[in-house]
Amino acid sequence: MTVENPWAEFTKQVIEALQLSSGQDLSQYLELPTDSHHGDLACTAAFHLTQQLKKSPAEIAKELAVFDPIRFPLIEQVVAQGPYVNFYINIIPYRRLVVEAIQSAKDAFGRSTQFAGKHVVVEYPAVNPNNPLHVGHARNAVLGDTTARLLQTVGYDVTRMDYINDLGLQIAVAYWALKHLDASKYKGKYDQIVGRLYVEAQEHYDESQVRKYLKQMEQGDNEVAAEVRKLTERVLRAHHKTHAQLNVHHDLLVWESNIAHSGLFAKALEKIMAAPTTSRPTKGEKAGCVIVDLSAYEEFQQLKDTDKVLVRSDGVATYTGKDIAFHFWKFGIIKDPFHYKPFKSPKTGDTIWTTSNSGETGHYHSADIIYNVIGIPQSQAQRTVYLTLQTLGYEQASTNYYHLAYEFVTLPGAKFSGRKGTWIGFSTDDVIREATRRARKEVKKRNPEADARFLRQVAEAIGSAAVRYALLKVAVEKQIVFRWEDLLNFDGNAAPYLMYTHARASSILRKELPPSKVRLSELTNPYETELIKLLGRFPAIILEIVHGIKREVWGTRIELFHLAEYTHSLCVAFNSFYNHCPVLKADTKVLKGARLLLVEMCRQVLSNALGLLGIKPLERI
RNA sequence: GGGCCCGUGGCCAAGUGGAUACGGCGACAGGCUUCGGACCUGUAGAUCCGGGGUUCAAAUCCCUGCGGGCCCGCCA
Repeated sequence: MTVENPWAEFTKQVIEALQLSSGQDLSQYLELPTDSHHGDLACTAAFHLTQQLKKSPAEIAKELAVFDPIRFPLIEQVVAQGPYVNFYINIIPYRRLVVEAIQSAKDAFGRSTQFAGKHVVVEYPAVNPNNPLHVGHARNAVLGDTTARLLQTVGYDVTRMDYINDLGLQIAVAYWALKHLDASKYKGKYDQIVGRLYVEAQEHYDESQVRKYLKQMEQGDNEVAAEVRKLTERVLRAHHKTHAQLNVHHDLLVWESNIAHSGLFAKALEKIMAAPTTSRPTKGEKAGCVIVDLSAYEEFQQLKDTDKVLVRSDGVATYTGKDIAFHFWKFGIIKDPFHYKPFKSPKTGDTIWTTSNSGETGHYHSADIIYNVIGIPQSQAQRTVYLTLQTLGYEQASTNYYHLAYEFVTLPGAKFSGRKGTWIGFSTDDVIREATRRARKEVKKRNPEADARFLRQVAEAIGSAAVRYALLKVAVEKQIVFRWEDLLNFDGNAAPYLMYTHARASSILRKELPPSKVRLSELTNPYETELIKLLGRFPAIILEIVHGIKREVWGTRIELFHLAEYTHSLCVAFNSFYNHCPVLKADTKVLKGARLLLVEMCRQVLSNALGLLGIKPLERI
């Protein structure tokens, strides 16, 4: 039988061997050794069993370091090194497992069905449709898109959602600017033009006029509302050009204006009022408001006021109130009230559906789990939403609501501001353009004969991948200070290096493919062994990231950079192998065959890993 | 006033109880009669922000101080 996850198989045998030697489950004490001399998997249980067994750690380690090689063929040896118990993988059966797993699964190597049957909604990047994406938005989009890819890989049914806030003051101002300012002086993409106009409008927009527009937008079903929808859709299409370059995709767009006119909030309010923790005081500071009492939660007790307003005294819902209603819909607590239309996005190539004031119904089925990709600065607001869901009695929804948090990207000494226009020159488009320009020079240098089409396509793929990877390889809770040199460095731990490695492997395979019969026993040197071990870990890496998704007080952490790190180390190992082990000119024909197979497997796994990272694996760059 | 995130070689940045602190950039020295040099091999470079504490064991946990970023509205 072919195994899907070779590393898990080895780990299982180690855990069982320890179970036999100790009589207990010691899996929690397993860790990867820092040094390969210490084996492939280490157990530190001996430290913790001293009390229980009244022996020294070294003695215990010695007793733990026994196993039956017949029963556990994947373990070559177990060595007690001081207090540590080190397990060494038996490469002979293991490489057989790895080869079979990759050869049978191919593009699907790394996939599993462990989480099948659950519907997950991932929402990102919710950029206001009156600005282009700046680099911080790109971080959001890239995290969301990669998370969606990862969750799909482990079997979830994933909906990639975007929320479009087309009703805010900022949209009314942008609309005013379009009506009253000269748009022709700005060139380029529509979101760039609107973004510039919006910055310009800050100084002299007519407030009463903008208020009137806002009122009409909120009422809907009038010319202003229709024109604003046109404006925001056009901006959104411009966003999708940027998304396409970043390889970011969506399935469903939800518009604030459609929510506003759907009757969703009225239904939500009934449910909100039915809860014992909500009320509408008749006197005091919050007379006439709908409030929820959050005093049961310790962190709110510190605040001046533990009552959170969900509906203002003038009858308008607050942001939190609206968010509660929105999530009632997402979780299916309220029946889907929306109409849907296809939203053509030739740029990303996706079949996207969008909410609309007319059209079909039933294009959404309720979610089991929600991931909202939102910045860490919003963590208290997000916590308020899911804790409110809990006090209202929707335990399940609250538990399955995850604020996928990340720190912002800033400029040296400044932050991104749509209003102030600090993004100008640092929009995602600008950054990708510069990276692409740089990539084009490099590609041309290496492919002097190549035609313009090849140059453009490859340069664009590399440039945008460089940006995407740079945003992905840093832990989410770390603030990123934007520096050109970080994004434009194409050496080392950067997307171009990974893509180059893939092209190198492809180049060998273009010249010759591995034979149908290969003698795996030829693969014995440390370069080859290291590669085989890394290849076998890929499915486990994916599952570790998904299992590691963890809610913290500041938000939910996902360690996507582990995937980046894995991919980088696979490339390092491959390039080292490449430089030390001739493939096509190997000493013997059987060795050549075996190495060709190894190259093919590396190319396959690298391709799968790059795909998860949202990077197109190219055969030539 | 309360709360959150970050602080690791010149720069960026993993590691969040366990072995000699993983890498990348930059620096320095090597490697193409060899499959793509966006490569490889090696060297130098670390008071893990400071001070206490807990532990057999602390970059990691606790207390405290410092520095940087951020949040605490019937706003969005």
